[in-house]
Amino acid sequence: MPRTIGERKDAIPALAEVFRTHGFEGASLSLIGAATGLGKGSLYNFFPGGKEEMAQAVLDHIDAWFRDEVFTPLRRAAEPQAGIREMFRVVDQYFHSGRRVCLIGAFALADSRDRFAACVKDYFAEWVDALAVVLRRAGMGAAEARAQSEDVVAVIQGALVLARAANDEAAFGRIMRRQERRLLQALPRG
Amino acid sequence: MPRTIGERKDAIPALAEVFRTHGFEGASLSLIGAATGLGKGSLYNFFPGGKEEMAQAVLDHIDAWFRDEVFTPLRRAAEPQAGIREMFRVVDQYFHSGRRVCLIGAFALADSRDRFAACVKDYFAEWVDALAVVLRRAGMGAAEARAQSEDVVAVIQGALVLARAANDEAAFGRIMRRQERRLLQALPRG
DNA sequence: TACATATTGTACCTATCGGTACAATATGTC
DNA sequence: GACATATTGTACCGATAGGTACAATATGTA
Repeated sequence: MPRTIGERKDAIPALAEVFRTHGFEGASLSLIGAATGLGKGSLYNFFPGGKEEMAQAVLDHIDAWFRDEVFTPLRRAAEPQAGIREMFRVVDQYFHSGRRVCLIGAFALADSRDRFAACVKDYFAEWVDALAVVLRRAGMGAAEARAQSEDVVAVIQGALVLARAANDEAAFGRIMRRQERRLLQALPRG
Repeated sequence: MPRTIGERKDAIPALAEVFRTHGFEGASLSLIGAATGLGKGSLYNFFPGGKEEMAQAVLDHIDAWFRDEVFTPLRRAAEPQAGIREMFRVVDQYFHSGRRVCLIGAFALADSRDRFAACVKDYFAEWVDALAVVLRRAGMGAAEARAQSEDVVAVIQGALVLARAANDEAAFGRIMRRQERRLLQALPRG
């Protein structure tokens, strides 16, 4: 019998960091090897599909994380206000307050989007949808909820761009806090 | 005497398109050659610094274009409201209503940011600054003007991410229109 | 211990990368 | 036409890309 420990998943955080830092094209196998501490033998043992499978595994991992930690809690929040606040808190933490970039956002802008189109699309669609659900539950109309959700998800991605462009992590926090306040004030019974 | 016609600048639109589509790393010299119709001889004649100089030329060109067509008109707008409206119109046009990506935003997220840090940083700083100027001239307080400007520039970048992620150009227009309305309504004497 | 399977390092493959050298040619100016 | 300069295509360079082959080794089970 083979070992039951899947070492494969242990490599994913390091892989994520490499792709985040260098993009899909820029993440060479030597960089990947250095970051993970794994040689080609191991890498192609865990990911027979090569670089593409590695990136896909990272995207799946991110998707799952956001589903569990952001989208689902948002949809199920007992109290909409608290749910929204929690979303901003968790997201700020995930992105290291703007020091970390959104890999899926970066992929969306690069030509890697075509390669991973489904993942990239679903990620944002799910986010907008989950946020809209909680807004509706707070009494907001369907159209307004979708609009607000779209705006918020967009501005979070934009804040990451700006923070990284200016090399000013504080910008991310500022924008996030303003959006949180704005969104809470837009609630019907806020 | 040499020719006075600078063919160099004629190559810039095609170069911009290649970098926009494939990123800095992904834009290989063969892709660049195909897109511009120029061989290596010509490319290295016009851009002795190679790929890096090509990308820098593109960034400079974009910087200059936005300065002339967006930032300066914004600062000098006779009527703040009209100036803001014009900004949204020109920006929507520039980004082909969301079908085109912001090269500087894409560079900001990739590791090409480090290479072109100054350009990337100045572009967004200038944009935020120019917008803040017109908001102040409309009677808005300094802090509020900066905050609003930062939010708007961020949301535009985010809208590009979302539009491209969802492969839904319409999303860009929706977000832009909402932001325009929101910003105009935030004006003191709006 | 014996065996099957998983894991790993190393050597190697072809293709392409960014870039250089340079001769051939075009484009002026006088 | 003569001459200087600009422009271009082609051949070539070493380095590295992603990927494969496979023998050596570790690991787990019976």
